[in-house]
Amino acid sequence: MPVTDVAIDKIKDMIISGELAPGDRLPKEAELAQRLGLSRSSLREAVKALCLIRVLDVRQGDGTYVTSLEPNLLLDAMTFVVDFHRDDTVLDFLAVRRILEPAATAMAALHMRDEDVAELGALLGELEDSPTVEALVANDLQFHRKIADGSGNPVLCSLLESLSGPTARARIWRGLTQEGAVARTREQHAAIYDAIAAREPELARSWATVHVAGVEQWLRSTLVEDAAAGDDAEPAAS
Amino acid sequence: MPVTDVAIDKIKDMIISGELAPGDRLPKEAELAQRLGLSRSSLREAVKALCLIRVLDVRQGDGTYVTSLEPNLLLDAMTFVVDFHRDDTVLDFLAVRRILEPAATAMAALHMRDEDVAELGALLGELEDSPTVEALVANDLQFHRKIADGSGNPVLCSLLESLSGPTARARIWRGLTQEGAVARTREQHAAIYDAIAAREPELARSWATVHVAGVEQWLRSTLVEDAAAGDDAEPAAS
DNA sequence: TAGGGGGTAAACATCCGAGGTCTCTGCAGG
DNA sequence: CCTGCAGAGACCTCGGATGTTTACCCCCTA
Repeated sequence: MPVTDVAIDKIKDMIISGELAPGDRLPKEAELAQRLGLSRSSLREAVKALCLIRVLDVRQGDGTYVTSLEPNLLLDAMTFVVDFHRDDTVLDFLAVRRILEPAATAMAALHMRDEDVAELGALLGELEDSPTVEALVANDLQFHRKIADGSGNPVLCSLLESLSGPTARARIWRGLTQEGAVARTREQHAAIYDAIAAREPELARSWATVHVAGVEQWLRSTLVEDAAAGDDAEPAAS
Repeated sequence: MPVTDVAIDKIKDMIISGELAPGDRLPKEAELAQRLGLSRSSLREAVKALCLIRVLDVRQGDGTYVTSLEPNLLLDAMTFVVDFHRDDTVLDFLAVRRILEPAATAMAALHMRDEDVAELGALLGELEDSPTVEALVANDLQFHRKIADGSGNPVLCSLLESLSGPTARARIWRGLTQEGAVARTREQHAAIYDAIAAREPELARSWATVHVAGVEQWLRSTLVEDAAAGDDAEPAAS
């Protein structure tokens, strides 16, 4: 195994064993390199890799630190990974989201704080009548993020965020700028909000299922019909 | 932004844009470095980082290649991330698994091929009467992996595998080597298998829920009771 | 005494070039 | 046709030199 990979494992072990706690600062490059028995160049490769997945955080002129290692931070790195997937696997991701989103919505109906529910309701009215794609994506993203956050499970929240990140969502929205889709999405968002506000987990779950399944169905038909047809579909999105 | 990070984005874009397809070979280090306008050292850091998340695959003496980019490969990298989490967040991961596993089991009851169902059944009998922890983990892992695989959704399959990777599972199993836990797990595994073999998705879903909830409940009580008590718990595991 | 500015030192960022090791490939021999 | 042996190409590792950024302390000023 290359020395760099060994270094990655060593640093990983130092963190898992507790020798390095979240927020701790690593020894300086030269020192750590000598301690791990490799050159600074190789060590830097290891650090850079751990940096990409948000385990380490290097600050020039200061030092290298262990991040908080919170689930949201580490799972955020997954967004980077999801970006690589093309349309052919989007359906698989969406299918997983169809499993998680209803569960999260039901949990939110039970656990969400009243003030957060109020903020969720406020989001519904913030969208203009003829919003841009960017505004749509932003509002849609925030709506679902708030619900996921309301589930009280940070892992679930981060996972949902990664699965339907901005990239994937934008791709979908670009496909349905028709007025019908926007209107239907608004209705469904409102219904989900009502169910959460009424503290009805099962109703909330069902609306969420309907909501995601709508996108899934539309996306499926679009992909099947390929490039040509399918321009008259008007499903709700995301 | 550091030149290395720029390089990471550039390579990422080259892949997403289709300039580099899965399986393609990258230009050699020196050439690519010149093309991206940086030194070989910095480029190597970028490549190493993309390597850690399984986007690139470097083979010494040969060259650097784009991986297949299949979901299972990319999500596998998440296992690395999950390893960093300690007991305090294990429950959150398990809660997500309790959402996904029943869904996957139900899907498996519908879609799994007969021959795979047969192999699943064979797994039940492969465990000795007093298995080692290693054997338990291996068998348990394989059982659930086969079910997840039977769901027909590679994303769901990889996600489940990452969420309850070998590390986490071993940690749990080490806590309950009692005969009672082993026996109960066997019964539940058998019940899940029967439901799948009978092509009863809802029954399979319920058994899976019971199964995972059992671990969750045991783990929760163990964590609450902290170090001392809790040695007489005998739940089914994983 | 409190606040601001400058300077120093520490740490990371980047680059370069040399030598080592591994793998693939083509060719010769059995 | 199979096997073994170089040779070339590509990545691996190292060490040092130089640039940039940041944190921190000291001094000056109000």
